[in-house]
Amino acid sequence: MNDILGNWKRSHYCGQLRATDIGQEVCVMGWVQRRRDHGGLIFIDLRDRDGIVQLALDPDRDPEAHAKADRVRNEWVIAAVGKVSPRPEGTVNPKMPTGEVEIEISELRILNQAQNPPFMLDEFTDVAENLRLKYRYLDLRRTSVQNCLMLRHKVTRSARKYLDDNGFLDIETPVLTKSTPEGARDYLVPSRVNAGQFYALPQSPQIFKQLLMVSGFDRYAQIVKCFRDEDLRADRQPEFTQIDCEMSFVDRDDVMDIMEGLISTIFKETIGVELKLPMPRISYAEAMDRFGVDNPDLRFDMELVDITPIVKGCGFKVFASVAEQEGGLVKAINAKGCATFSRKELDDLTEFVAIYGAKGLAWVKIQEDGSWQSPIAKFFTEQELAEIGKTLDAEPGDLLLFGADTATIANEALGRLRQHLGQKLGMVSKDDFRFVWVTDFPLLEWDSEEKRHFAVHHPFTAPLDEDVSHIDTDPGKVRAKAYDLVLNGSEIGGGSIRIHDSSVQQKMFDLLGIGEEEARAKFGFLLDALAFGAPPHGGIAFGLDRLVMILAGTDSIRDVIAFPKTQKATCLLSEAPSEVDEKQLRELNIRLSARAKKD
RNA sequence: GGGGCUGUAGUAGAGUCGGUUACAACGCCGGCCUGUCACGCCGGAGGUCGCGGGUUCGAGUCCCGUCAGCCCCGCCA
Repeated sequence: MNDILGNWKRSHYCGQLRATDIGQEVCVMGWVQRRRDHGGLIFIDLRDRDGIVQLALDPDRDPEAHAKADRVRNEWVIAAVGKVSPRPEGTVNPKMPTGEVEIEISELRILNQAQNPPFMLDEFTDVAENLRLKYRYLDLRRTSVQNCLMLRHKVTRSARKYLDDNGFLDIETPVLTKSTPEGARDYLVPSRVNAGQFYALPQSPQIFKQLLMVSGFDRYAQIVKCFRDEDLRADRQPEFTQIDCEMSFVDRDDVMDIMEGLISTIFKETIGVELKLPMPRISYAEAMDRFGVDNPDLRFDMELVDITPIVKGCGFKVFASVAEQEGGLVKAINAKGCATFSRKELDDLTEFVAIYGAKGLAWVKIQEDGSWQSPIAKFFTEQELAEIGKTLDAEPGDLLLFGADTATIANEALGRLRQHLGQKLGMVSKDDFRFVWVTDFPLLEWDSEEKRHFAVHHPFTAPLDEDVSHIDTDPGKVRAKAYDLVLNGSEIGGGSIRIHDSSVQQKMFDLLGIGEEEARAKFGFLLDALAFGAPPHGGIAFGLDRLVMILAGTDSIRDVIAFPKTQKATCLLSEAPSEVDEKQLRELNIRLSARAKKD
């Protein structure tokens, strides 16, 4: 039988109690973390969200409470009243914040019993993630997991305050909305009232926040769920949260300035880190040139070096032919002090770059006497060797790694290799926060399979003023008023100045191969709105989950989401998704294909 | 759609070259213990070796398939 809570009121959270509370009568409630039975004396570590405090139950003080403590097991829910007391000489536990005190219990109530949990709820056992997710409500009792979600709360609180202080209005946008082409795959919701028609869950509130600017709200911000039906990754969930912002009468620098303020406020208020502003800004072209990727990790150097001009016409066919090819690129990085890498390690690196399409990875070990140990050294003249070495700042003990391919593959392979080596060589610290704005992205990219342009950012992104003139003659060269904020190699936010002229927007749809009729059908309401006096405007959206991941120092987005989904987009706790009743389907006018039924 | 890693008591692991009854730890249950704090000591229970098939005299171990979880490529305006 359980006791009732009765008129007991909690006076303190467990983790609050300190030596300064000694002498107070307190009432605490929580879960039994651990029970230590000494035959006479019983100790209970009581846990709530704030921490752990030790309860001491002496049979001489209250036999009834002691008898109850004898029955208690791990994870039972209890309430206790008693006096905060100093621990006897020599029994203070310096590992616990509450370790100077204990509560001498005078009365104990067992509020609920608990089955033995399927895994230990301490910080010492590494439990398989599928089990943790199935019993997520138990997993979430663990201090380390609770801390992540409390940090997330602090981040959103801090963001809301900053945005409010800076005039942003929090306005909700629809969750049941319209499917739009381009972008990610939509999650669809059937409409019962309109047979055969579907809503889509928003990939982002993009169009609605632009409409709010047309309405004159001037500044909008929302912490909002977004949905994308794409495959999952360590940092990607099908439903995720954005800090979504939009501002009127601004250009790029205005948005970046005020958003740097947001990020630095969050860092200061959540983990006490003071960021240096303004954050560095580099162009997309520079990012690709120096780092091979548009999300460079600036915590270490090892930049990519272009040696295409040097190897043009050299004796090594692989390099020479790429160098002479239109769009070919030969680049290299210098892994300082890595000449000690084994054959196996070099093979692993070769395998690594193959993932990104590289056909091989040439390497050179610089020996102590300055000579080159390399399968390819013999193809180069002394002068070429010297020039390559000088360009790469090669010194004895260094390992030079080369990629030769199309610009896309060479950059990506070496860029990823650079980030891989930075990790492998321990050149990155989780306490080091290096931000960079990447700007001047291309507006469009050419899809050779579908033979049309796609918007690199999204179809509402404005071109750079100075590039507008060649939008018709050379659309691939047009740069966008877009910007990504990159932190430690992770894209944590991105945005742009939008097109606010309906004729420019119409032209953009033309470029994307979206005909006038289709544009009207899909985006007519936006085009109409832009024609009714839309102000210049732009904005940004931050990935809240990714931001919290970095602040928490974790590598999995699931650690910062209370109820995350598995890589197959299922919820092991609720067992969603699941089949539904035939009746529900009938109401929605949906019939399953034979294949879906069989599965 | 593709590549890779993992799967053995409740948990996390060991299990050699294919060979007798699958190990020890933590947890759990019982007993003892009045200053522990991941308490200690004694005893006990607990196994579909993910699942299915194959090779073999014999499979946790080798092979094939499959399922689940994870990491990655594609995908993610």
